[in-house]
Amino acid sequence: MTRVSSIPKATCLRLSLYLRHLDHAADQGSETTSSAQLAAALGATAAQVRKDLSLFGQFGRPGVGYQVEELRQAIRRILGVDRRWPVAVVGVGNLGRALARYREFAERNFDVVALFDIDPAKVGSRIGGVVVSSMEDMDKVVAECGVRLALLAVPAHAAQKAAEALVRAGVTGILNFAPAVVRLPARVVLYPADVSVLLEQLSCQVSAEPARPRSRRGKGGSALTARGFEVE
Amino acid sequence: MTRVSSIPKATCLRLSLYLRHLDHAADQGSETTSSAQLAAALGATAAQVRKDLSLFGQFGRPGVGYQVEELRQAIRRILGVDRRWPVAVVGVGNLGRALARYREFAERNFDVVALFDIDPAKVGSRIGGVVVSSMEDMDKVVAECGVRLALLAVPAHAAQKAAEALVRAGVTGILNFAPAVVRLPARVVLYPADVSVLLEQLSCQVSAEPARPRSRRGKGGSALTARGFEVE
DNA sequence: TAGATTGTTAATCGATTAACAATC
DNA sequence: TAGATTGTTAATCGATTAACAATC
Repeated sequence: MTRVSSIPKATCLRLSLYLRHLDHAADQGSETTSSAQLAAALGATAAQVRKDLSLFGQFGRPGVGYQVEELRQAIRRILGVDRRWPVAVVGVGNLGRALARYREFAERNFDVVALFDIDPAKVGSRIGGVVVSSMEDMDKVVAECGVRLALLAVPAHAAQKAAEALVRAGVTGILNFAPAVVRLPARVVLYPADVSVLLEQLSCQVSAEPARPRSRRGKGGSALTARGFEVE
Repeated sequence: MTRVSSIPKATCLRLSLYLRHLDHAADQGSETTSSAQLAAALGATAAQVRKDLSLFGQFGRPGVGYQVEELRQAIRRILGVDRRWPVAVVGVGNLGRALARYREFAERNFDVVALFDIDPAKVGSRIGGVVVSSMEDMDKVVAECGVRLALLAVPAHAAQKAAEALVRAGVTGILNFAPAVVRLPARVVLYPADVSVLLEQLSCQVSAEPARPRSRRGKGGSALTARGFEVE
């Protein structure tokens, strides 16, 4: 059976955060950094940083560390953000419109180039300079724009169908902002991005850990979230 | 060092998704369900569903399955969403405003009751019926409203300071929508929610720059997302 | 050289899956 | 009872951490 060689999800997330930190370091004028510094920024361990990077090659020099700019470019390449990604937004309600207009995407090489909505009253209008297309035109527009990634911002009841339409049109990666569980073929990468799901992660953790005696302090979740300054 | 047994992050996420599915099942009029059905909906295994639930008690009956409504209430209680959570939004730019107005939150028991911005021109204005407060009033407003969760939607350069202000004011859970790495004390739960970080997860998996061939190879990603690329 | 820090291997830890007795 | 499905234990799998030789 064919196996899948994919980057561990946790590593993928950390790479993004390393990149954010390297951007910051570059802004500050730092030329080199080390696994220890990167780890400290995220609350991870130095070993984990080196392990993560070692999956993709050798980027540092023993005794010296990493060149900030060099590592930045390497991680951008690994994440695939050394090139531009045309992105579609499906559903231009309140959230969809905000996503369509959100400036930061372009700075990170994601361009919202296509919008879709089922409401004929919205089709043809412009949001942030992009025309809203009908769902019927999805195949055509997605192909023309070379879209492979999409943001799904439709109501829960429309999520499954809209997601399937995206997949048929050739999209292979979807962020699902709808409060619904969507099932797609395994080849499609689908992440839940519904803010209420994320809020539930907070309430779950926050109510699960009501002020405990200090001797039993939180293990702090993964290094990605918020490991403390406090150590013992 | 002592550790706390907190709910595994992955379990927490699945619980949210089980809940979405149970909501759907309840809408459809289903009265019972099984670990196999829940698993199928998410692309997980039945064993995993039962294992997740077994962390919190016994909710099903052998040979019968789970009562949809009963399990729904149980999961709502575990996630802490059987009660209302007052939520603050910091930064009412494009994204912050959309978050402040997003309707779905209230349906899920999260009420946006406080807004903050550093811009004096925005302070005092209303968004979705909530007045924008100044950062100086944060301590007071957060205390008055009993806010423990916050959405951080400020620019990257302001994220660390704003997050620290939230923590000082008593907030213990934060979704970070800013494209910056934020470090906070371990007791605070902090999740990255920056959409560009999420998009990078997609581009990373979709372009799946596979590691140099090694003796070991990756597995297929968690059932929650989707399996990666098939190679070989 | 001496000190620093890498890349990698081995040990640990945690999470997922398979199997099955219990039981409705 | 016979069939179905749970909750749980043991086995597997993967990810994190510690340790260290290599090397700048």
